[in-house]
Amino acid sequence: MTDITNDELIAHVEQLRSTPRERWSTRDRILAEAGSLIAVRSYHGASTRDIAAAVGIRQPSLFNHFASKREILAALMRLDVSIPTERAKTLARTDGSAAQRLAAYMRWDFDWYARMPFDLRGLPEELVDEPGLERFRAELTSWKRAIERIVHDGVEHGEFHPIAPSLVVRTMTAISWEIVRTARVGRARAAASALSHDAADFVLRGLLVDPRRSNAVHRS
Amino acid sequence: MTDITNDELIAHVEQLRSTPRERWSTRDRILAEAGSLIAVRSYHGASTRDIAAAVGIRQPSLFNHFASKREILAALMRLDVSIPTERAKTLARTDGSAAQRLAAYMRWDFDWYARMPFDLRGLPEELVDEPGLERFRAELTSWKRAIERIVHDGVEHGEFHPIAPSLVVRTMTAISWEIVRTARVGRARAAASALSHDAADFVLRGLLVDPRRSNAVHRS
DNA sequence: CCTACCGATCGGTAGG
DNA sequence: CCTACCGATCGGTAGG
Repeated sequence: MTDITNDELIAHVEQLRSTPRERWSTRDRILAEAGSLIAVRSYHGASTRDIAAAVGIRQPSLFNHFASKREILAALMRLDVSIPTERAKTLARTDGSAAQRLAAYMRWDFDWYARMPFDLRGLPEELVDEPGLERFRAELTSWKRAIERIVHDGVEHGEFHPIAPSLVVRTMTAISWEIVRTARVGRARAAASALSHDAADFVLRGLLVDPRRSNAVHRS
Repeated sequence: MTDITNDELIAHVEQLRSTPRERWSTRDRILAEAGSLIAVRSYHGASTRDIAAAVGIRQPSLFNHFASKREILAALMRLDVSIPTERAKTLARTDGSAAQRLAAYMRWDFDWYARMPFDLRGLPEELVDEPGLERFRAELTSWKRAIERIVHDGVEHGEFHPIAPSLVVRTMTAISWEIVRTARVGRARAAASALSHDAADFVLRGLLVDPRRSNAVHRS
């Protein structure tokens, strides 16, 4: 499961969406409960006993599915960091205006989180200091750089108002978390989709010098 | 120090800004180091031994200044939650258009964080589950509601584009964290101020139906 | 997947 | 503000 490709992982997550929770593998149920607990209590605040209890097994049984607690975090990081990074890098190389590229990325990103079966809020905050997660730290840097480059291009070409690119990155992350939260309250999958669309428009209007282009960009 | 008023607390923080760090009281140095450590490692990830070591004292000495680790968190929460909440509530009652009220609050909020001598990133995330911090949880709810009400008013009067108010709240929080981060890299106090201004414009442009009003609103 | 258990580290206290 | 130390909880292992 660690040497699975990103595409295979995406396919697996896609499959989980259409599978009733009771039929998920223990491994996936561990990931789901760990994600929810880490989202509210943070990585260090969610003990392996908490996670095991939520799954309905004893704490040492976790280690039959993951070599360590950190490996649970790493499996969630692949979904939250590795896959979006691969996507952002591909998109940064694409043709098109900055607004078009940013709109395309936001469409993908917000949809990814609206449909995500695991609660991935706040995860990147957890790896700032944690040893053994260097790979994800590096990927997160690449992800930020890819988005910042798009914003920077837009500002340089006079397409966007002057703004610190890091601020747009931070805003997009915040929106993703809000989408995850909305998607998890009740069965609000539809609400999360509507939110995704409004949020992308909000960001583009905030950036574009000529806001009348916003709709055209969004539909392209 | 626990029964100090918000205004006295603001005055104390203002004074710290113009005092060299070596001359801060031990209590304030504990708050500063605890804030930085909690910001990167989270509350549960920052041990009392870590905090004491950063201050340069032994772990049990912390308890001469704070009754418990949670009291350290509570002192930081007053700055991050209680004071902004009081401000937001006052502002929500003010006359003026939604854009004017939101602009006024953002101006105050972003400036508060740009000048804050402690690192307050991510703090509210810590109190979701923590017992004994109910007061701050309630205040945070009031804060969100006050901002959401302003956004809701703007949408209802056709001044703002339709958008989920919770999304604007989340965006503002993200911007505050980015401002705190910027203010702490090097001596980038000036950069943080410039960022504050650009960020407020960015949010207002994203909201306003008639974006040409943005400049006028911001200066009012 | 379980019971039994390990050494390390946690927040906090006693007493000076 | 220190040394010495406490019970509780942590992540993880052994062995079935």
